[in-house]
Amino acid sequence: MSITGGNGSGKIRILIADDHEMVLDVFAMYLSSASDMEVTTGKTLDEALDHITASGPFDVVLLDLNMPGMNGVSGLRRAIRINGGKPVAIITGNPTPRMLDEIMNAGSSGIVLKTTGVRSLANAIRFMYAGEHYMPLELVRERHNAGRTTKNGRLSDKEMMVLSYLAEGKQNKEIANDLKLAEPTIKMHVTSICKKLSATNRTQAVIVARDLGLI
Amino acid sequence: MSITGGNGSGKIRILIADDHEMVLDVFAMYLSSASDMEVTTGKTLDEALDHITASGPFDVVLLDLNMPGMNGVSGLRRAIRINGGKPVAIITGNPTPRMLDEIMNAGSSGIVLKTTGVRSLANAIRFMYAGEHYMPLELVRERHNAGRTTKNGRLSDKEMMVLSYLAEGKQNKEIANDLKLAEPTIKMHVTSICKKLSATNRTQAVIVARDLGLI
DNA sequence: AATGTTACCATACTTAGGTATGGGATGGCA
DNA sequence: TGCCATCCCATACCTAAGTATGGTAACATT
Repeated sequence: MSITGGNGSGKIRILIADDHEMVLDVFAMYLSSASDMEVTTGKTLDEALDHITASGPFDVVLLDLNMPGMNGVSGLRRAIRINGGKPVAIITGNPTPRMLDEIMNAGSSGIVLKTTGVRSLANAIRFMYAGEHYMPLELVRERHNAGRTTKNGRLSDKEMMVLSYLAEGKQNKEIANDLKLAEPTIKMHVTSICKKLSATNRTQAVIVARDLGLI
Repeated sequence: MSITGGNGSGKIRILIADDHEMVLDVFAMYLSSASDMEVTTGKTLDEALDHITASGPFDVVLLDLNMPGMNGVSGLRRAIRINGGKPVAIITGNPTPRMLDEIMNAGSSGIVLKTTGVRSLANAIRFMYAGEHYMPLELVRERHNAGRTTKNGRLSDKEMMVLSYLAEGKQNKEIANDLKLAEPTIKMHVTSICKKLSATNRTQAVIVARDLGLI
């Protein structure tokens, strides 16, 4: 992708979709005042996709992760497919470590935090427009450390991995398939997770983990 | 409280705290352009409280529900106590029915949704400044239905009861003892709950229920 | 009085979850 | 080098969870 590439008008065409109308208002107000950007907005994934099919791929697409129609990363994949190779990024508040992985693995061009001010947002957009992958520093740092320490010891990488599956209600067999491990191994991890979280079963483990902010 | 009451400058003094800096930017940009408002912002509850103690109660205080330091409504109560009778409201994305009750019972002056545009926000603020309680229509409607309705039917009283036990990670036998019912009956309820919540097992049911705000 | 809904209990069965134990491989570190 | 933690796999066993089916009773609606 060319850094200077663009459309006829010379402006970067940006598409933003979020069900928080307030956030859309930020973009409409701030980014449009940046003379080199032209912003289109939507409130659902379908609205966003309609915009793309109607007027062609945008130079940068920003999608809220929790917006109607997204269904996690599956909506992201749809958008990436439709936007013809141009960057699609996610905008969200507090992504879980696992969501981060999924988002980046799905081929997203980056992640923008709502805890970030609008000023750095414009920079992030230009960065992704140039073909780079953008991720806030605090996420990179947090990503590996995370909370994960409990009074009964800290959770290992694999345990965190398994925990994130538990948090989706997956069963051992599914987890084993996904992680290419044997089911007994998963059971072992689950048992270990429960011990460390002082939970008596997987359901309690998920509850505790959510309350602790581990996931 | 006087409708026209204010401070010396004649402007409505507004304090807004949210860890999403983007949201703060909206206020800073939009509301300050409304000539009768003067906006102060913060990123945590403590910052907000510091502002209040430093410069006295604000005419309207808006607090994000999920911001660091809030701990649900307990942070709200603290703010209300400190702000000396002047209105304190909550700003949030998707509040659960239970949260709504707690918020209003805690003495909040209202709830502002992030799904609302900034324009109606200014009106909401003036409304609360006049001593009224503000709540978006869509919330009032939802509230009466008491959540509990899903696309596959609504949960019965017993099912809600059982669900609340599931949400604590209790097992069928415990629930049966507590509710003085037979274990098979509990199993049946669990199965029914899972169907209505489109979950495949109890753990998923809990997750879905939490996300839907049923518990 | 018939119908529908909800709640309740039971038996039987299959699958999933959790525990206990043991062993092998890796890699960091004292 | 030996020690320790982590990760991985396996077998066996028992309990919990979930499904299927069928039946009784209370109660409100029609």
